[in-house]
Amino acid sequence: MVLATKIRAQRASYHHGNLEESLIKAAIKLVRKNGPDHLSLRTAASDIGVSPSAAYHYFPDKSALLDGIGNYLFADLANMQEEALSKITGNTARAAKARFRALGEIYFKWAMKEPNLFRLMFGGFCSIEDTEPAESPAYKLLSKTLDELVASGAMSKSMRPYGEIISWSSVHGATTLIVEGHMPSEAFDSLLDGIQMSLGMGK
Amino acid sequence: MVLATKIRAQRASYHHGNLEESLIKAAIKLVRKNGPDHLSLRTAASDIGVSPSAAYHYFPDKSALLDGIGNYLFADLANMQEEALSKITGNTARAAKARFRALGEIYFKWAMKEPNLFRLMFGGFCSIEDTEPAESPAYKLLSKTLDELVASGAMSKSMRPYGEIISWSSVHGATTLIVEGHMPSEAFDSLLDGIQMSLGMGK
DNA sequence: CCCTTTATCTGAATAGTGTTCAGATTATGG
DNA sequence: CCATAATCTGAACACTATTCAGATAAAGGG
Repeated sequence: MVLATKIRAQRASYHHGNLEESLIKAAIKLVRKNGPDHLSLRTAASDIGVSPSAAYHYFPDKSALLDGIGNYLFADLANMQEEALSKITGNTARAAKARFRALGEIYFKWAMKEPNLFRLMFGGFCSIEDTEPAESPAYKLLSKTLDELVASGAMSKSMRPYGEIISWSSVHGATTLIVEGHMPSEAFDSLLDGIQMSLGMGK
Repeated sequence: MVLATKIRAQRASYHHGNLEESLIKAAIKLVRKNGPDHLSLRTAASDIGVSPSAAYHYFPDKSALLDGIGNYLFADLANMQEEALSKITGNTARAAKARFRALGEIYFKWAMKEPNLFRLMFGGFCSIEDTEPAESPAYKLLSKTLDELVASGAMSKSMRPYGEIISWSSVHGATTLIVEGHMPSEAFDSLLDGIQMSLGMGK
């Protein structure tokens, strides 16, 4: 009897100790492989050596687990963008343009590298914490970058009011369309060129 | 025995007669209500009074049914757009701008009215028939509309090469972001204004 | 140090899912 | 009219989410 349980146990102690985070990470692995639909709570639990019902002490249901994953990923993407921006310093128009472009490129590359995680974030699989869209880290980074474009003279003032909406929408739109195979991937660079011209940044 | 089967039967004859289309329509109803994930083959079958296994004579698996729905919906959206365009006639710049705007508005309204069907189409739930993206009806409509904008003098020639990519990406992007709650819905009109200015159509 | 309380996890059960396949039913064409 | 082919059913298998009573271990007070 005692032996039987010991054989079955895939970890040191009866209590796991870090179940919530472990579950999210195991679930992320599964989503990466199989897509956000097809995520299985049971296999995520079994992958970390825990019974299916254990998950229900941390997440009321499967969709709450998806929410947990979503929040984790959004933070990750924002960090990536922030890091990318920090590497391009300077107040010149040239630097400001480079930052703007980097913002879009990181977004696109992230999605192309992890299409299934990207789907989870933006495909209606998770609902994100209370914060307003305009208060999200990613949005703030974009706003700041646009302000710098205007300040450095790289972008026309008249287009500034449309800055966030146009760039955010089109970068996100092109990314999703390309990820889902509705647009060729070469189109993305062309899009960034087009936006730059659109917003009065020249070429 | 005989009676028992008669009671269970929800239709006149043993053979259904129009199972493929009926299944797609029943599935569309379910997706509209519950989302593309959460579509159940079994309940779709039972809704039209047929056993689960009957579906497998028309679709090799569930994902093939989703493909069927997707193709159905893409045709529907293209028809809507075509119809909307046909109502705005004339070669003037004013008419061309109105057609351009109508194209985006239909897209957006369609998605807002049927968010779950929109998710199915663009969320990676279905793979569309062989045709290249640039060969799709919707893309052709957009190209034609952009050509008319240039021809009527409503759009600058220099921005024409970016026409499809910018307008398609940004309209699709704003729509998905709004549908998923990442952008306020008021932003859409503002986006269309912004694109018009971007592409040199003035206000 | 022990012992009770509390947090954590398990096992078993329910109800639902996609999918397969042998066989029943009916339409079709010779 | 009958044999063939198309169509659908029933039952089964291996999954899934979710619930809940009970087992296990950690934490804190005496």
